[in-house]
Amino acid sequence: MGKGHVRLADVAKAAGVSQGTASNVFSRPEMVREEVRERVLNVARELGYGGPDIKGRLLRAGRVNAIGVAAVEPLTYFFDDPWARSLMTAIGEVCDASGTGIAVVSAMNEERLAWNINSALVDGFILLCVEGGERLVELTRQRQLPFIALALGIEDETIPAIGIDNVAGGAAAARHLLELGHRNIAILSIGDVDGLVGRVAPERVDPEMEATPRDRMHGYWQALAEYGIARDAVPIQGTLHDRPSTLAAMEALFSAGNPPTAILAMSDKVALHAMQWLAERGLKVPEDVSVVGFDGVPEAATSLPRLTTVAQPFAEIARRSVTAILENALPQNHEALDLELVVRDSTAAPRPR
Amino acid sequence: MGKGHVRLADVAKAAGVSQGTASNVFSRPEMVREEVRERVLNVARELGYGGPDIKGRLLRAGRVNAIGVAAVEPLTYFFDDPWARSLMTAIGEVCDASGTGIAVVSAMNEERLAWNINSALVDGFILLCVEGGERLVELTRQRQLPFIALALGIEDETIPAIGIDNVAGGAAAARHLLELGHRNIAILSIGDVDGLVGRVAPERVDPEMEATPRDRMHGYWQALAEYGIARDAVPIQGTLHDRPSTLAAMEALFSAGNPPTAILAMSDKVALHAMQWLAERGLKVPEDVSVVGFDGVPEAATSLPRLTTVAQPFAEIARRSVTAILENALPQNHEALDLELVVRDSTAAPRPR
DNA sequence: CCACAATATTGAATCGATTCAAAATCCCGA
DNA sequence: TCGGGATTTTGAATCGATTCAATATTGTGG
Repeated sequence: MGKGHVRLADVAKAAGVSQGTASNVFSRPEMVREEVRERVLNVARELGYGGPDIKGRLLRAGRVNAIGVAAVEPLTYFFDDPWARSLMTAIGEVCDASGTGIAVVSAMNEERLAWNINSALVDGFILLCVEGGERLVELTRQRQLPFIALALGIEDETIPAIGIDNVAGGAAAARHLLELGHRNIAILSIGDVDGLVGRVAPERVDPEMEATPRDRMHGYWQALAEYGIARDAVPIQGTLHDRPSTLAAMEALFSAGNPPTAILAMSDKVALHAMQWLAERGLKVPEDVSVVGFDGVPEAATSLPRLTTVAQPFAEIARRSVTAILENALPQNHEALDLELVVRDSTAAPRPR
Repeated sequence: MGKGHVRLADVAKAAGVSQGTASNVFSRPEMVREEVRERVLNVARELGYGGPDIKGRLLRAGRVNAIGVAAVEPLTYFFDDPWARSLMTAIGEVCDASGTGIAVVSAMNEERLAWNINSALVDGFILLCVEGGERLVELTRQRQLPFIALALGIEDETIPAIGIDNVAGGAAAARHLLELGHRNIAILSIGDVDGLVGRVAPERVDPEMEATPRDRMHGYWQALAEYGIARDAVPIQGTLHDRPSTLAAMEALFSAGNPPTAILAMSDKVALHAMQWLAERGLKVPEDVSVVGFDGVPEAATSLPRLTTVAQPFAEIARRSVTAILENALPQNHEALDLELVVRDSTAAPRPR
C-alpha cells in the first residue's frame, strides 16, 4: 500500500541472491538450500515483503483461477433473484471443489457492461442470458475467452450453450394440472418487455417474447391441446418477473368473472408471489387454487404450502459449465437438459362444483 | 485462445507503427491521427486482436477495480445465507454505482483459504467474520491490501472494522416483547460451536459464545433485568443457525412444560424457520406465540406473518465499507452503528389466560 | 519561405514476477 | 586429490501492456 513497495528484486538484492533464487524460495521452496531459504525469508520479513505479488505471477502464468459469471442485470441480481441464486449456489459448489474463484460481472448500462466484461480477471465466462442475451454473447466473444451461455434461446449453433428443454417442461407442468382435472387454467408469463405486461394475446407470444418464456408457453399449449383446450381459452397475464406486476396480474385474473382454478407460473418467483397474494385474499392453495411454478428453486421446497414445480438440474448445469470453461472443452452443440416435474403440496384436484 | 496469441506488439509491427502508438489507439484514441488509428484498427481486426489484454494493463496500472468479499464459509454461503445475501446485495448496489467488480472468495479448508486470499485479484477485502474471524483477519493482513472487517466482535482496535450495536439491538428486541406483556420468553441463540446446541446454561455464554451472539444475549438480559426477570428464568436453546437445529430447538422448547409465549431469535433466518415450525404445529403467530428476529433481511418483510425484527443498516455498512476500501481511507476506530427495531406482524400481546 | 508552436509518433523503461539453459558448487568414491 | 554426477544458483529473457521524455511531423502567421 505505502510508497516504498518492496518487490521480489529488492528482497533478492538485500539477501544477496539472484532474483531467480528468491523466486524459488517462494514458489518452489524445495529447490533451494535450507540455509539460503531461511536467509531470504528472514530478509523478506525484515523488509516487510508479503510474498510474491499475484499480478506479476499472473502475467507469466496467464491463468487466473477464477471464472466470471455475467448478466445484463445489476450486481444485486446475483444475490437477489431466486433463479440466479440457485445457479450461483450450484456453481459455487463446483468451484469450491476445484478451488476456483468466482467473480460476478454485471452492468447498469451497455457501456459499462462492455468495460466490465473486458476487464474482468477471469479464465472464462458463464453467461446468464435472461435478458439481452445476444448482446452479452457478442461482447464476450470479443474478449476471446472461453464462455458458455445459459438460458439462451438462440438458434445459433456456433454459440457454446447449455439449455433446458423448456417445451417439455412446460408440457409436463400443464399436463399435471390437466390430469388432476383442471380445465380452467391461467398462465402467468414472465418477461422484461414493457409491452408484455397485463393481458397478452396468444398471437403476440411468438413475435414478442424472449425464447425461454416462449418455449415454456408452447409447452403449456401443447399439453392443453392434448386435452382439446384452445389457446384463446387460457388467459395469459404478463408479469415483469417482480412482485408488483405479479400482484397486479393476479388481481386482474381474479377480479374478472370465472376465476381460474389453477395457475401455471413461468417461474417459482412469480408462483411464490402469486401464492402470497392468494393467501392474503383468503384463497387456499391447493384447495381453492392450484399453483405450479417453474425452475425448482430452494424456496419452493420450503414455502407453505410447498410448491409443485418443474425443476432445472442446477447442479448438472453448473458442473458442465464450470468444467467446460476450466478445461476449455466447450460443447459443440446446444444440449437441452431434461427438467423434472416435482409434485408437492400446491396442486390438487379442483373443488367439485 | 489458440496458440498464435496476437499481442499488441504484433499489431504494431504489422501496422508499421511503434508499440506506443498502437497502445494509444486503444487506450487514448484521441491522441492518434485518425488515419493511423484506422489503419491500426484494421490490422488488429485482420489479425484477430481483441483489444489490450487486461493482464498486461493490470501489471502497469496496479489497480484491479474489484473488491473481494471473503468469509470462512463455502462459496455457496454468499448466495444462500440471508444475512450474507443482504449484505452482498447492499455491497452490489454500491459497487454498481462506482463501476467496481465483486469477487467472492471463500474456503473449504484453511489452506485453501490462505491461497484464495493471496491470489484474489482485488483492490481490497471486505471480511465477513461470522466464524473464524481472527484467522481471516490475520490471513488478510499478510496480503497487505486494505481490508475492513464486518461482524467482528474483537476488541483489537487496530483492526479496521465496522460493527453494529448488538447489545442495544438485543435490548430493544426484548423490551418490545416485555412491553407487550410477555413474561414467558425463550431465546434461540446462534453459533457454529457444536457444544452450544440444545439447552445452554447462561454461565456458558460468556466463555463459549462468539462475540455477536454473546452481545445480543447480553442485550436481551439487560432488558429482561429491567423487568426483574432473572437469566435463569429464560431458557436458551442453541442452534447451529440452520434449519434442522432450529427445528430441534423449537421441539425442545415446546415439548417441555410451560411453553413460551414469545421467542427471541438471534437471526431472522432462525426466526423464519421457527415460524414455519409453529405454523406446521398449528400454533398461530402472533396470537399463540410472538416471534422477534434479528438482522432485518428482506425475507422478513415478506414472510407470513411479516416478521418483527431488529434491522441492521445494510446499505450504510456497505457504503462505508466499499468507499473505505476504494479510497483507502480505513476507519481508525471500531464504529458501532445503530440498529432499528422494526415492528411488524409477528408480535402481539400474549393471550390472556 | 521560414521560424516556431502545436500535435503525433517513437523507443526505451517499467510494472513484478517466473522460467530455463548455463554456470557454479557440492558430494562422494577411487 | 581428482573426476564427474547431482544439486543449487545465476542471469537474462519473457509475459503484455502503459508511460513519458525525446524526436518528428504538421500547421500557422509573418
